Order: sequence, then structure tokens, then C-alpha cells
Amino acid sequence: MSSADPPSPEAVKTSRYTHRHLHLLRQGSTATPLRTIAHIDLDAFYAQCEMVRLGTPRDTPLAVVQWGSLIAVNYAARPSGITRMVSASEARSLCPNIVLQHVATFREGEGGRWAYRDGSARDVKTEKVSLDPYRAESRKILRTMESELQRWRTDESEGDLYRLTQGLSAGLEKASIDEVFIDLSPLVYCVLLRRYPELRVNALVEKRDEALPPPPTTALEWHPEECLIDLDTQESEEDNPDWDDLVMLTAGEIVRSVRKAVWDNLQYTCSAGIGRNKMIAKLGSACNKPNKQTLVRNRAVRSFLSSYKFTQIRMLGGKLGDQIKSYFGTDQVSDLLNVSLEQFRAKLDDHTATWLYGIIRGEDRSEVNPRTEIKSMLSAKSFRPSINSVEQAEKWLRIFAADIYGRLVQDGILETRRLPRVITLYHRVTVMRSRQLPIPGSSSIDEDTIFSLAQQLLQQVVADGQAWPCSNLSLSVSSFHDGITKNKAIEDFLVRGDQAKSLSHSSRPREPDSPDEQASGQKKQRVDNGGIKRFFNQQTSSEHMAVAGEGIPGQIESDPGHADSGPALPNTPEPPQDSLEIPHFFCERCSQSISEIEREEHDDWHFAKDLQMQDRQEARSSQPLPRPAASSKPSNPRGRGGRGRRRKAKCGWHSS
DNA sequence: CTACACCGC
DNA sequence: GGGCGGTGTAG
Repeated sequence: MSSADPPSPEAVKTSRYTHRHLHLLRQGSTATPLRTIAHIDLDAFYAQCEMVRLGTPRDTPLAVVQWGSLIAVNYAARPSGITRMVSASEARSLCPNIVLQHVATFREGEGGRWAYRDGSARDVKTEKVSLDPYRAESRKILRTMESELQRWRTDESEGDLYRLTQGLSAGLEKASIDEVFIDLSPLVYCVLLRRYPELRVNALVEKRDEALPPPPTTALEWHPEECLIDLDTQESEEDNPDWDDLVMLTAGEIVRSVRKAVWDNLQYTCSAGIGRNKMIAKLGSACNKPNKQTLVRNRAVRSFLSSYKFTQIRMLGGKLGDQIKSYFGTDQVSDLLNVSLEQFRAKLDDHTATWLYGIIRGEDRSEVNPRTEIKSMLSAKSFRPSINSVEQAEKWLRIFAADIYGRLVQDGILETRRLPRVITLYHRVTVMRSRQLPIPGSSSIDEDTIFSLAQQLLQQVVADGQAWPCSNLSLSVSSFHDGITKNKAIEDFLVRGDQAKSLSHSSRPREPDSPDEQASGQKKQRVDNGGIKRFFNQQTSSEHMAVAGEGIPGQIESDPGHADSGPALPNTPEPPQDSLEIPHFFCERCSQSISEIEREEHDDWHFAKDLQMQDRQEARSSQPLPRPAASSKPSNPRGRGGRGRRRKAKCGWHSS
């Protein structure tokens, strides 16, 4: 080729994405267009649990029964027209060879022990359902998924990258007994940097806004079992792939291995959806069931969503969706795309209008909340006919107490000291009502203390009148001591990472002051550490706080023992071995070498630390400053709810 | 705190 | 569609 030849169009083409887009993946930022979320959903979960327990072959029709109704139907039974709507007897006539397995039950006088009983031994009047076997399987599946993800982290990360991932969370959110969301962004980031060395250049902060080099391939080989959503009509499969396609390819590989691990270890099949946010991922996982995974590429989002009724989108399946349907005379996403933001604002409150406008265009910044621990436990029973006396009610309270206590023990409550602080009794006469009491922290929690508190609550209900006839009774424990409550308070202290990034470094992110926030020096210290750590990692779970420890961003700690190692840290670690040739810079303030990848975060960390000092001085002089006007997208249609509201002292870290 | 909305099998 | 069980928000 002579020097006069113009470069071919292929050669000059660059990526639509920048180094900044790429590096934001590492922290699981909601702001990057390369973000990747998976939603994994077990197929007909309760039915699979029974198949595994009973050793039923995959092709044998099976349904799970609860007092004559089906609550789960496996895929082998569905061709016979069996759905959850039909009764057990109808199912039998539709498919004579179906296995109909009733759920396990507790029985009065048998304490917290549940059992599978045959039809003749079961009595809806004296027994209550136990879903414990399914919770146990759910836990096993979750652990298997976590461990497979951990394997990816250790296999794919080396040198700097290995250390960079260690502080980051698993990014796994338990969304229900059989569903998880996973933020794959940090993992995909590591895999891409390992596999495509050209991405490691230009990590320098000054170059962050430059476009990424084009991917070194003109055609992708998708895995044969991958289900791809068709591209939007104006897009073509012939176009060269960009990095978002490579991200998808990688995410598909990770999710396939997670699903395989679940199958190999536990014999459960699941379906997955992968896309740029939770909403897309969730819709995707339902596209090809059972035992398939669906990739929704960025260039497919528009046409993918246009084929849906908006009432199928998360949060729009209920009354809000109905309202929107009646306001605009349609239930189709495609019709709603013609409605302007102003028109939405005319009918809906501002937050909901903005959220809706974005969500039907495939925009959803809601975070994957790294949480696998349960937040409340409930044990319930419906009565037909209703019950009419304290004696009858107390029999059920004993079973509820035994049920809940058993579950507390299974969750390792005794070892972890993660104890519930609130107990609630729900009852329905014509309308549902509830009453709650604090659980005393002094005495140890056992079956009897739970029952006795429930009894107290029942007395209150009876004293109020309106207790009978009771058609539903349930008991719940919640507000776990070591749980999310503490961190909600911490979360209130600082703005989110994304919000902070949108602020100029000269402005000052902070929540409105409350008089009781000016705690003692020691208490304040704990707040600052937790808050600042969260500021960078965007984590909310206490689990993560516990493992991550405190350290200088950019310097991954090898010893979790030295908490609160700030810039004054005496033992500066060896310079990192640079297997990836990622450039480093020397921070004068901490006399340490910091990877360029983390430079921005590191600077932010100094910024936040400075703010902390400023805060202390202001606390002393009692001069509250106004909050900067920070804009942020609502993560749900109800808006920003609890943030910025005052927490009760007894639930926070400043309790005494 | 209480009630309600929304989601799952 | 009802029973059971979970999450989150408004006031």
C-alpha cells in the first residue's frame, strides 16, 4: 500500500466508547453505557426442588400442591395445559401420570419440625405450610453462584487487576427466593483488560475522554446456545462489533458458567437475561425459558422494548401501570414512546414522569444491591372458616414462633448475632391490621420469648376489640441488628458516587445537618470511615463493609487487620508487580505509588478526607452549610423516598 | 409505626 | 385466583 492510499473506512473507525466508559465498569457505576447486569431465575423453582428431592426424571410431569391448588408446575407438565390456575384434581384429569407433591407442613404440637405427609395425613385445619425446604435449596444455589463468580475473579485477575477486584463486592442481589441480579461490570472489566491488552493503554486520567480503539475483530462468534435478541431495524449484524458487544459476549460466558455450576453441583436449571440494566435483564430472563439465556445487546434495546406491554416492566405491573394505561389509552411501550415528557408530567408526579420517560427507552439506573441476607421473616396462616377465640389463635402463634425460631437458627443467627429487633403480628378481620413491639435485647431469643411477645400483641388486638372473626393471622420478625439499618444511616451521610462525580470538586456533597448528628469524636470517626468507604465502592451491605475493611483507595490491603489506615499509614507496601503494565503515579500526600486506574478515586478520597476535617470544624462551631443542588435520577417511580430523612437514633450507629 | 403496593412460586 | 412469603415506600 502506498502512502498516498487513504486508510480504509474500517481502519479509521473507532469505538463509540471512551476509556472513561470502560473504567467506570470497575466500580459498578450506573453511569456507563457498558454496564452489564444479569438476572437469573430458577425454572419453576418449587417444582424443581421437589424433583431434586424425589429424584424425579426431568421429563416426568410434576406440580407442587398447596391445599388443593397448584403453586408450581414443571415444564414437562405444561404441554398438558396445566397451569397454576387449575386445581390439583383438574391437573390429575388433564395428565393422569402427573406427580402431585404437596408442600411440607408443620403440625400442632410438633414444634418447629415440618414433614412431608401423604394426603390422608394432611389437615388444613391443624397444619400450616412450610416453605423451609425451598429456602434451604435457595441458599445452596446462591452459595454455588457466589463461589463460581469468585472463581472467575481469581482466575481472570492477576497482578494489579487481581488486587483491584478483591475489594469489590460480589454484586449479587437476592431478589426473591429464586431470582438474583448480578452486576457483572467489574468482572467483565477484568476479563476484557486481561484478554485485550490494547485496553490497558491510555489508562492515564488525562486520556480518559479519548475513544477506545476498535475491537480487534470484525465478527463475533456467539456461543451456539446463546439466545440473541434481534437488533433494531436500523442496525445490522454486518456492522463491526463495538466494545458493548464484547462486553455481552463476555457476560454471556460468565453467566453460562454460573448456570452450569448450579446444574453440575445441584441439578437445577435456570434461565438468565443479560442487558445494560436490571429492567432489561429481568425482561430478558423470561424470553427463553427454561434453561436458556438471552442477550439483549444495546443495539437491540429499542425494538426489544417496543414489542412489550409496559405493564410487563418491573414496577408497572400494578396500580401505577393501570393508571398509566387509562391516562394514555394504551398498554404498549411503542405507543408511549410518542408521549412527551411534558405530557407525562401533566398526568404523573415529576419523579414518576421522569422515571417512566426513561424506562420505556431502556434507561434504568437502579443499582444492584449487594445483599443476600434476608431482612424479615414471616409465618402466616389463613383461616376458612375464620377463628373466633384467643385459644385458637394461640395454637397458631405457637407454630409461628417455632417456625420463625427454626429459621433464625438456620440463618446462623446464634453465631452471627444478627438478631431481629422488632416483632409484628398481622391479623385480618375485614381489613388487615398490624401491631408491633420491640424485641428486648437483654434476654436471648428463643421459641418461648417469641411466643410470649406474640401473645402480648394478641392481647393488645383483643383489648382493642375488632379481633374476631379472624380470617388471617401472621407473625413476623424484622429489623435485624447487624443488617441494612445501620448502613442506611451511613448511606444518608454521604451522596452516592455517581452524584458526587457530577459535582464539581469545589462544591460540597453533604446531607442536611441534624442537631443530633454532632456526635462524639469516636462515634464520628466510625461514621466517616464507613461513609467514605461507601462513597467509593457504592456498596450498601454490611457484609461488604465487614470484609472490605478500611484502606486507601488505590492501595489494596493485604492485611485486613489494620483498620483506618489513612495517608499516615506507616508500612508502605512494595510497589505492585506490573503484570499488566498499567502506569502508576506517585501521590505526594501519602508517599505511595497508585495505579492510574484508581487515580481519580484516590484524588476523590483525599477530597472526602479533607471534607471530613472541614466537617469536624463546622460541627464544633455549629455552622450548618446549605446543601448543594445535586441532581440525580430517581431509581424508582416513587422517587428518592427515605434518603435525607432523619433516622431514629436507636437504629443507627450513634445509639448508646 | 402502620398501611399499602408490588413481586414471586 | 388464593395461600404463603418477601421487599420497599408514604404519611
